[in-house]
Amino acid sequence: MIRVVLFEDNKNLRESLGLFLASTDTIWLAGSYPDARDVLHVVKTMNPDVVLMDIQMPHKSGIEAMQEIKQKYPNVKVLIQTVYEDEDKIFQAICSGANGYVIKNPHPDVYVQAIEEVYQGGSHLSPNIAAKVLAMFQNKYVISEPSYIELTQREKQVLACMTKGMSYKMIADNCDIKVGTIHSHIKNIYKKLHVNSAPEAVVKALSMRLV
Amino acid sequence: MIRVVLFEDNKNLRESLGLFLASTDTIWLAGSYPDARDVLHVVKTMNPDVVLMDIQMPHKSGIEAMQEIKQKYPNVKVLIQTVYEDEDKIFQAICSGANGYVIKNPHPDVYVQAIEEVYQGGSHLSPNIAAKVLAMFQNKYVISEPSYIELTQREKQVLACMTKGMSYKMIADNCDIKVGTIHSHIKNIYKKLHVNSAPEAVVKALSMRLV
DNA sequence: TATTTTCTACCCAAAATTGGGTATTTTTCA
DNA sequence: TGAAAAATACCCAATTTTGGGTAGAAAATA
Repeated sequence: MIRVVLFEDNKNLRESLGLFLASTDTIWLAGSYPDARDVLHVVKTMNPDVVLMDIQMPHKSGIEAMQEIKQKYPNVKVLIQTVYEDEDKIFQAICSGANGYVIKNPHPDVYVQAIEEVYQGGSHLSPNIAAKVLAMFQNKYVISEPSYIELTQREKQVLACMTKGMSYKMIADNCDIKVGTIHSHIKNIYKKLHVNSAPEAVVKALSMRLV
Repeated sequence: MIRVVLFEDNKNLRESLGLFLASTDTIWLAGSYPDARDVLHVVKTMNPDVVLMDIQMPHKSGIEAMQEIKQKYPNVKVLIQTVYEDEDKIFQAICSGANGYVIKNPHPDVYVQAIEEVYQGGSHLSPNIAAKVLAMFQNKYVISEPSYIELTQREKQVLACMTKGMSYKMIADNCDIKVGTIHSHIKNIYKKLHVNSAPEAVVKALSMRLV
């Protein structure tokens, strides 16, 4: 059975969700708590496989609590359950290592499903959250400029070196061609990217995923 | 009912999945095809709400087909279904605007669930895919070096300007201090980051998420 | 084959960056 | 209050980058 502990400040929800989880075949509810002040102690003594964590709680936020868990017990899975759907919270949660993000909803089955998926090494995202995560990805990596930029093989190679912070000399050495030639290539790259310095080119190359 | 078209080169899978989808209450299977050569024509005539798209197909890959759909009919949802779980394919698919990514599996129910979720504006990711997507996020934003680097407020501000590709002058202007001062700050930043050029600093700052 | 593109390499001069200093004022903190 | 840290500003000289050229091989393409 999957050992689960639950952090949720709302008494009704905590008790009803706790009862439901405890009634399933696959889940052993090892404990439920109204706040995460003693989160590390709880994890240590209860030894859960999966922690179901609310974000909004008194004394300590679920995200902080999760960070502490992940730092000390990286193998413990943490499933965020919350009403928040704003990108900021999602982003924070994901970056802090959340294994899943479930919007609070009236069908407790999805919690069970999510817990099982997370326990098996997968992740569970509610559809709306998944949509936002994908959108974040697309925004991050979408080519914002209208025309895509055609770089030759050599130019890509040189640009790749630049994104590693190399100087003209180092690039020349790396590509085994003269520094002057690197100079020529870089001039062409700058024209194609519409920039006039290495930092600019690097930033643009990374943001446009040209390398 | 949700209008769905299916692209899948495997005859058995196409027919069995088609039959199953057609038998559900919520889905109207408007067509199923073994390849995506005429994808735009199909979408135009069949007017689907959701396209279920295999990646690996003869003549034209599902990702290419999806790109064409998204370009011309951005409101049509595309659900990728495939056996591929490698980051590269996932990344490509997501960046090309996929609304969901389902690993081929023997339970056709999940296709129905995924189609419904996507139709309602959400996204559906299979647990393993969700885990990889989250991991990509975390890698991007995780601090890779052990020692954290302590930058002062001003240094962070200057470094942030550098990651936008600004020159000394532009930064000075932006922060409303003299160029010489920027010089001083940058010298300190370089020492703290153990680098000796702007491109290096930019790369490091971005990869360590110092800004 | 002819043509275009890519890759190579060099010239020059202006501009910018870098590294070494010193030093004063402001803020922060014990 | 006093010491430390941060922010400010300038000096000088060496190095690097940048922008303007030209131009000959090599490779790809029509």
